[in-house]
Amino acid sequence: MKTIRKPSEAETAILQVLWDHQPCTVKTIHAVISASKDVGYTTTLKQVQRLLDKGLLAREPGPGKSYMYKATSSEQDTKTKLFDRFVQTAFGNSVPDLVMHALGNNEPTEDEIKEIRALLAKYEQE
Amino acid sequence: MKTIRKPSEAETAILQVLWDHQPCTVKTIHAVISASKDVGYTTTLKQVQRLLDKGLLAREPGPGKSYMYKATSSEQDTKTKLFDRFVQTAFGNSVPDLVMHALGNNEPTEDEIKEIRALLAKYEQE
DNA sequence: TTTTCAATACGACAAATGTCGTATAGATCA
DNA sequence: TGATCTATACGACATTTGTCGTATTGAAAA
Repeated sequence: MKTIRKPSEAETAILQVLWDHQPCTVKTIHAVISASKDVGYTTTLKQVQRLLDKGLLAREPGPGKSYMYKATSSEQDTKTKLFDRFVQTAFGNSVPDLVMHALGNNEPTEDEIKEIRALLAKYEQE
Repeated sequence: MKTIRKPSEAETAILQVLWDHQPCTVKTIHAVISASKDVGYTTTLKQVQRLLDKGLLAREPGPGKSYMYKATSSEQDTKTKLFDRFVQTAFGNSVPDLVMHALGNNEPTEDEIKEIRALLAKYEQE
């Protein structure tokens, strides 16, 4: 079995775009990416190709000689993997520590608090 | 001013050890690291030296010709930086999304729920 | 059909990372 | 004092990443 490689930071940004717009062309991806970061088209293209290599993207012929790309893993799954890895390296694998850190340094809004409470309540029922 | 570089994954693991044991020698660091990962002593040493280069560690002469190392930034600060960067790249900068993800995929214990509730309560008072 | 576009394919490069091996020099012990 | 240990200093290497520039080629326009 071939080793699964994780997406790099720049690649994650691209996946991010894909999840919101897929299926779409490199052109579209680049349009979004370049809105917040000054980078050349071929750079984005290269990154997309590497994601394809890693098996994180799939594509189909699109209009003209372009392709339509989409992420092969769901946003959920990918984020879970990235999250797990992060908790592991930066918070000694302690999810509670991370949550505490998150809440401790970033005041949640009313609605968020409500949502969190709802989640907690659900757990307490069990 | 020289550019501040962020610690890599392996380097973060070392900082992790430092926060729990500093000040300590490379030997100690390596002992801890190698407990969960099979890696050579010089590898750990090299990593420590790079952290020193990045200005993330400081050292003083220790027993013999060894040195005693300690992290230059607090655990709090470093984690905040790593956290911010992560939320940014993996969760489109949405802390709530990250918290939801964390709680949604990792059932917290009774005590943790209690702690979280306490935090929320504090915010609601304001 | 020839010229001109537009997208992709490829190859290059420098910097950052993960891993070591080897060279040194101070400290210790026969 | 010479043999041996021990920790650090350094340099090397293969990969991975971030960025491009150039070459190709199918399609569209003139």
